[in-house]
Amino acid sequence: MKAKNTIATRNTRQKDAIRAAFVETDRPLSPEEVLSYAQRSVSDVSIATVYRNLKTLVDDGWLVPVQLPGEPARYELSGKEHHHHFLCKDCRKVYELEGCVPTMKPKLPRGFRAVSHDLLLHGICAACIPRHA
Amino acid sequence: MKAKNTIATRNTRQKDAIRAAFVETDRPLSPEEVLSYAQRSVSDVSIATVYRNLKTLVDDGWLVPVQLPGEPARYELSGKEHHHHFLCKDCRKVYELEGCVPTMKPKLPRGFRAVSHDLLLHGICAACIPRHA
DNA sequence: CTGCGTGCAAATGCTTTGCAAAGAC
DNA sequence: GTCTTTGCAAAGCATTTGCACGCAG
Repeated sequence: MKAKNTIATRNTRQKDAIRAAFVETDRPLSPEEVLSYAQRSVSDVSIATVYRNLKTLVDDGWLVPVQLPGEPARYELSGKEHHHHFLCKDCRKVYELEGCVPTMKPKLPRGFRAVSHDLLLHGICAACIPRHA
Repeated sequence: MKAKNTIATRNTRQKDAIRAAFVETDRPLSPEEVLSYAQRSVSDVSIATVYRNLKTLVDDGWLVPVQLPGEPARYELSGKEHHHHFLCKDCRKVYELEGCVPTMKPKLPRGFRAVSHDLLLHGICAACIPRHA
């Protein structure tokens, strides 16, 4: 129940650094990853502030939470088209994937109604494959 | 590092009740759901025992964890074929789905190697649809 | 009997929150 | 100056673990 931007919102170094993390990285980030990035420019960001800003930015519609099975929540810039994610088993980084051919249709029991779906691919990302050779 | 069943394992009322929950329900269950079921037959099961037995049964290969985005872990009987799950937005129950046509192939970035995938359908289950009419 | 499994309560680990002080405007 | 945002530390929650006792074998 938060109005768009009719209510005063202040710009702080911390909030700027947090937003910058997403703009510069363009990859779903976990709170800890956001903290690391933000601390590069603003050394004294606290994890509590990261969590608070993530929540605020989600409420504002600037971020969307990315929930993955068995993983801490990640967040990504909102407004993107329908897409899914890739989780590297090695470095635990999450990447966005383009395209989703919803041709897979597991049989739904009678009377069930599906509204949406989540797909996650697991594997090794380009950066980690060399380490696996 | 637990051997199959060469090492002594004792049968207790609690463990029996926990195993029964899965056999009788045939649906992925959360620790809390397991506790509720188990307490029907053994009134004094503690949640700690549920967690301990879930871990043991997974180590023994009798259960497999079912991780879903943003949800507490569920567990289901092992040995089933590759399948995916359905989460009811209403009652939060998880159901197993048969069949998976892996025809959906989001574009992988160059150099990425996918090993497996997870698919979750969201919707309303047959039991909850009437309440939505 | 022996010692594994259990209940309880304390300990985690991650996320949220209260409060006084710092900072934006 | 006013009122939001921050940092710190304490509070919450779900899950795990230490310990002494109870029960299976």
